[in-house]
Order: sequence, then C-alpha cells, then structure tokens
Amino acid sequence: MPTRPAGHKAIIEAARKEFSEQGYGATSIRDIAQRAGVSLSALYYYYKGKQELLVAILDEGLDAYFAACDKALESAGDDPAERLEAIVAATVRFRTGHPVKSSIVLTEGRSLEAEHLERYRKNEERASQQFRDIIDKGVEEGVFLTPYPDDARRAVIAMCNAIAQWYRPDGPVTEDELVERYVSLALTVVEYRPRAARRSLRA
Amino acid sequence: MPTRPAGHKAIIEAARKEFSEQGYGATSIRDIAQRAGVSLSALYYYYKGKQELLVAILDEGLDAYFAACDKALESAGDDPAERLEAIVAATVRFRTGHPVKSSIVLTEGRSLEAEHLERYRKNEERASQQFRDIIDKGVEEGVFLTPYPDDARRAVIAMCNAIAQWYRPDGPVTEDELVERYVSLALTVVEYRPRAARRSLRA
Amino acid sequence: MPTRPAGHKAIIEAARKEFSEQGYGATSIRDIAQRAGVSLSALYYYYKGKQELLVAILDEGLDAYFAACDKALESAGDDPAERLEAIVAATVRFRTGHPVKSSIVLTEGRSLEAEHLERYRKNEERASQQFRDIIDKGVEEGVFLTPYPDDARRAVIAMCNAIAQWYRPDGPVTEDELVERYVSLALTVVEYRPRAARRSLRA
Amino acid sequence: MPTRPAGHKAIIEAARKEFSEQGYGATSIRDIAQRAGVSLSALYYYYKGKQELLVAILDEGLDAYFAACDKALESAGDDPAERLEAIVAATVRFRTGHPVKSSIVLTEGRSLEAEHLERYRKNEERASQQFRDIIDKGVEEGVFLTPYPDDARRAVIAMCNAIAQWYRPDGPVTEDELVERYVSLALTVVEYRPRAARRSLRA
DNA sequence: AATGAATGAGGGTTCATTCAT
DNA sequence: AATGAATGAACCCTCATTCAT
Repeated sequence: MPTRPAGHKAIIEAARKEFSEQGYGATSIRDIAQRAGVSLSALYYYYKGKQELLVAILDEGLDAYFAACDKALESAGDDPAERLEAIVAATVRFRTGHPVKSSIVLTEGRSLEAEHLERYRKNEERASQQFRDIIDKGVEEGVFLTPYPDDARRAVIAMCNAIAQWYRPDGPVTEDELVERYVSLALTVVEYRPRAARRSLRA
Repeated sequence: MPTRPAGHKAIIEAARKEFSEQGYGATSIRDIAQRAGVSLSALYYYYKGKQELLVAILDEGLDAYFAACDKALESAGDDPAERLEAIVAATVRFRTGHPVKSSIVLTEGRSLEAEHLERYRKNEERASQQFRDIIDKGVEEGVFLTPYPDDARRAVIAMCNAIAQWYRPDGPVTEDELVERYVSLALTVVEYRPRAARRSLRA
Repeated sequence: MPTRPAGHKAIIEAARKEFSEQGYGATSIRDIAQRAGVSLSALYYYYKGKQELLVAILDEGLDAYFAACDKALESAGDDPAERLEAIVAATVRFRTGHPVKSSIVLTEGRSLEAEHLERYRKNEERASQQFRDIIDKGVEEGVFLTPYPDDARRAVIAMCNAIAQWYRPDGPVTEDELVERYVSLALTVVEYRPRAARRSLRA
Repeated sequence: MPTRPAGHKAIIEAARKEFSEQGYGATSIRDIAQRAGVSLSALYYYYKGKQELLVAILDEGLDAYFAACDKALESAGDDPAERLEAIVAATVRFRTGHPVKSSIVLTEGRSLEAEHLERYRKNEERASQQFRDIIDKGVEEGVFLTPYPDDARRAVIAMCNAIAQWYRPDGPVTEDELVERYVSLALTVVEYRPRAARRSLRA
C-alpha cells in the first residue's frame, strides 16, 4: 500500500543510482530528475527536496536489510551458530543482490543533516546489535571461542559489507558459493567449535 | 625540508579534514581556505584547484601507508605468518594513527576525475597485492589452511580498514592491544597452523 | 511568433549592446543581466552561457544582413551594375540602420571558441562571395573596367562596413543621400562604364 | 635612447600580440608575462598595469604610423595627387608590414579608460586630418573631381585599413604590387583627373 | 496533478594588483 | 633590479528551491 503516487519509483531509483555513483554532495537534483526522466518540478512535487530523498533512500535501505535479516532469522532456531549463519547469509545476499542500496546505506549516512542523523544512527545500530546478540550468546554458551567478541563482530560485519564494493554478478563466484564461503569465514572468525566436536576432543 | 613554501601544510591538512568529514563533493574550497586560515587566493597560489588538492592528498595517503607497510615488512623475515602479522600490524596502526588519511584514501578515490583515476586505482591495487602475495605464499607453503585465499584476503583487508571508521584513541582498547587482536583475527581468518603444531598433531 | 518565451529579446538586446560597447571579452554576464533587467539566473535559464549568447547574436546578425541583401538582389535584374547598386545600398542601409548588429558581426567573430568558429567563418564568407560574384560578372561582361577585381571588392566592402563606425543618424547626411554616395563610390571603384557610353565613346 | 631598462621590449611585444589576438578585455596580464618570458612581478616592475601597457602600445602604434606618413610626405611635392599617392603608399606598407600594431590601433582604442581616451582620440584624428587636407586641396585645385570628398576620404582610409585584416605576406600579391593597386584605387575613388588630361579633353 | 519560469546563494576559478623582501 | 607570496574583487556558472499557473 504505497502512500505515494506513481512516478515515485523512478525518482527514488534514479536518486539512488546518482547518490551511489557520485555521492550525495556531488549529486545535483537536476541529475536525478534527468535520470528519472521527469521534470525538475515533478521531482519537487513528490519530494520536499534533496535531503528528503536521501532520508527516504536510507530508511528504505535499512528497512529492506532488516527485513531480509528478520526473515532469515525467523527460520533459524536458537542455536547461535545457526543464527550467525543465517544473518551472514542474509547480509551477503543483500550486498550482492542490492549493491546500490548497500553502498548508499554504508557511506551516505554522514550526509544526513542533524535533524535526521541521530534517529538514523540509532536505527543503523540495530544491525550491529543483531550480530552482537548472536555472537555474545555463542560466546556465553561456549560455542564461539573467540577471546575478542567485539572485534570478531566488527570483522564479520566489515567483511560482509565490503562485498558491496567489489562483487560483480558476472564474476567467477556464484552467489551461493559466496554465501557458503562467508558463512564459513564468519564461523572461523568467531572460532566456532560445535559441542559435539568438543566432546569428542575431550574423549 | 619542505619543498613547498609555508602555508602548504595547513592547506593540505585543512582539505584532508574537510574532505574526510563532508566528502569531496560536499566540501567547498572556501571551507578549506577558511579552515586553513588562508585566503582563497592563497590556496590557488599553491594548488591549481580542488581536484589537485584531492590528488595530492590521495597520493600522499597511499604513499604514507605503503611506507609504513614497507618498513614493517623489511624487519619481517620470509615466513608468511610473520609477514602477515607485520602487514596487519602496520595497517592497524595506520588506521588508528591516521584515521583522516585512512578515511579519505578508503572513500574518495571515486571523486577523482578520469585523468587521475586510472593511475590511482592501479597504485591502490598494490596494497591488495601485498596481502595477496603473503597469503598465497602461506597457502602454498601449507601454513595457511584457508580454502578461500581470495576471500580471506578481502576479509582481512576489510576488517583492518573498518577500524578507521570506529576507532577512537580514548576508547577502551589500547592501540597495542588492538594490534594484537587483529593479528590474531587475521591468522584465524587464514587458518594459520604452524608447522610444529601440525607435526605434533600428526604424531 | 517567438519560439522563445518572454525575456529573451531583452537579454539578447542587452548582450548585443554590451558586446558592442565593451567587446565580448570585457563584458561580464552580470552587466548583461543588469542591462536586460533580469536576474543572473534568468539569463542562464534561457541561455547556456556567455558564448551561446555570442553565437546567437552573431548568427542572427549575419542572417539579418543576408536577408537584407537577398531582398535587395531579388528586385534587381541581371545587370551587374544594377546588382552592385542593390547590394551596396542594402549594405549601407544595414550599417546605418543596425550599427550595433553591424559592429558585433564585424569585430567579434574572433571571440568565438573553436567549436563555433569554423562554421561562422564559412557563413561569413558568403557575404564576400556575393560581392565577388557580382563584380566578377561585371568584369567579365566588360562593364566593370577595374584591373583589380579582388582589391576593388575588398575596397567596396571595407568602405561600406566602416560606416557602422562613424555614422550617426543625427548627422549631416540623410541615409538616402549616403546610399546614393556609396553606390556612386562603388561604381567608381569598379570603374563602371555603361555599354551605351562606351559605344558613344567608340563612335 | 630608451628611457626604460631592458626587458621592456619583450613585454611590450608580448602584450601587443596578446591584445591583438584576443583583445584587451580578454587578455590577462599573466598571459602577457608568460609570453614575454618574465615573471608577473617583473611586468609590474616595468609597467604600472594593464592599462598603461595599452596606452604605451597605442601611442607607439600611432607614432610609428605618423612617422611613416611624415617620411613619405616629406619626399612628396605639393601636388595633391602625388601627396595622396605618398600617404596611401605609406599606409598600405604600414598595414602589411605591421599588422599587429595596425590591428591594435584600429580596434583597441575603445579599451582606453576615460583618462586616456580623449587625448588618444584627438591624436588618432590627425591621421584622418592628413587625408582630409590632401583630398580637400585636390578638390579645390580641381584635380580630384569627387563630389563627396568626405566619403571618398573615409573610403580610402577604410580600404587601406582593412588590409591589416586579410593581408598575408605569403599571399599571391607582392607588397609593391599591392601598393600600386591601392594607390590606383585611391586615385579612382577621388576621381583624379590630371590637368594635362583635362586640357587635352577640352581641346 | 504537474510544470515552466525565475531566483538568491554559493560553487570553483581567475583577475589585476600589492607588498615584503 | 627583481620576485615570490598573498589578496580582495570579480569572474562564469550551477545550485537547491519556490511559485504562479
């Protein structure tokens, strides 16, 4: 149930691409209108201004990512390893599948004016928090042996996020293969040791 | 022994901070002049324009990082683990010690105009290459067990680079401690197994 | 039936006067906007820039002159003397009636950037060519006795063009009188001898 | 006995070329310094500014032309035809031999600021006056039959001046030939009829 | 619902010029 | 005699935005 009239999609899409390619500061609102194939006035008819476009794009970008994470975590059980796998997989798929959304969300937060900044940073924080919850629980339960949970978390997030910068769909690695690798890397980073394995080691 | 007359340092320094805080596109050359405490004309007396400032800053940023890496690798031996430790330590220390230089080098390459872009991207690539050489050698020698050397490399680089975004010198972790953790993380990511350890396992 | 919205005329008119009085290089686009009574932005809304204004003015100036010549030559017959009279009269009237247009067309061609220069010079050449055709035909037919048709042509053009520099409508000579004099001068320069006269001389 | 130190010549020469090629308004003082191969400061050491350069160049240009005319008229007798021949020849030679000086003198008077303008225009007038004196005397003596001495004078001057715009030393016509043609054209324009010829006609 | 016209502020850059040395 | 450094004003132009229609 979109609250906005038609024409919106094209404008947002164009703005996203421009912001992503040139950065918010270097993008002119005329570039966006032209790319969207609408008049400058039409753009202002739909949106209050450049900043509102950015807010809309950033919010939507975060929401989409959270939705993807939520969905993945829903089907996962309680097991920290399973949950970490789920969120890493969701993140990797989001980075490869939505590189433009990803790059904006990851770089243009700083272009927000004071009015929107705080709320956005707090919302953004939820992403980090999800990883934190999972990893901390794994450490608590003794399945993640990393001695530095905070740094492990940052490392996992950073490596997943970086995908948006280099991944090309026509590259040598399939998306599924990439997911598998990053899940494996993430488990390595947190030094995952399944209970069964540990028991067997003890034996 | 400055090759340029006085005033230069202040200008570059101011430009670095502005570019880092607002991004190249959103930074006005007047902002830079004001922050440097020089007149607009003085800035143009020393630099041909905004783009030349960016080029100078990016080049210097890369050079400084390469110098740090080179120095660290010189004192390291041939052992891939030792070399990986050295370059990760150098990178972490560069990110914590030069967060402004780091953030510009890591984000403003895209603001280069075509004229400078290619050369810069090629130069930038050398950083990646150094990691690649070390990790590939470790894999070859059988001390890095990671099945995905390329992704491990990207992960290590990404996690080190991300430090520039969140590290604060007055935070809870000392620089030395951080270096230790990231070296450890990096070795984990490449799945380092020292020969001695492996031999003992086989026994 | 103006193809451009209102405001255009005033801008072009103002630009013409400024270019004519100060020269293109010395004219600031603010001078033009102010003289036209529009804002600087309005000017840029209608024209892409200073150079485009010049191009528009030069093109229009040449076109207007050619139109005047064409009209004059249409009503003239085939006789070279009659045609020379027609084009000289048209030129004189254009120089006295449109001194501003004339002075720009005669002096600011050099201010065109490479992109427009060649086309303009070629177009400009048509004026010279019209005189050449007429004079050469007169020489061929034996009614113009000048031994130097090229120099005679240049002389006629130069003397007509110069009118733009000194003629003042409130001067001692009426436009019609001036036309008569320059037509007479031109015929003198080409050493016009009507066939009838020559026959009688021969007799 | 030059009153100015060395280095002057190069600066003036450079300024002349730049003014001639781009016009005073479009020429930057840096262009001049660069072309002269001197520093910007050196230029200001010798000249008070851009306007002073123009004044010097215009004055020198007029003086040189007047000197050439004077020299030519000295060797001429009292006969108006002979004197017209002399001044036309001198003018043609000046236009072909000094195209840069000529073009500046002929076009950049308007770039003078009020302070210098009046004096210059008055000085410039002397050129016109010389032609006027000669032609009027010829008319008075009955050897120039033109009914429009003023227009004849303007025509002669205009056609001579125009040479600076199109003459190229490597063109098809030698300078001497050109002089001959323009002298002949000038005599035609004033409708010169030698007394002898008239007497013979009467006979 | 949609737009062409217009604007003031500010963009990067170049200007002619001055001054301490 | 000569210059490197520095400046304030002005340059052309683009910006995000508004408003009458």
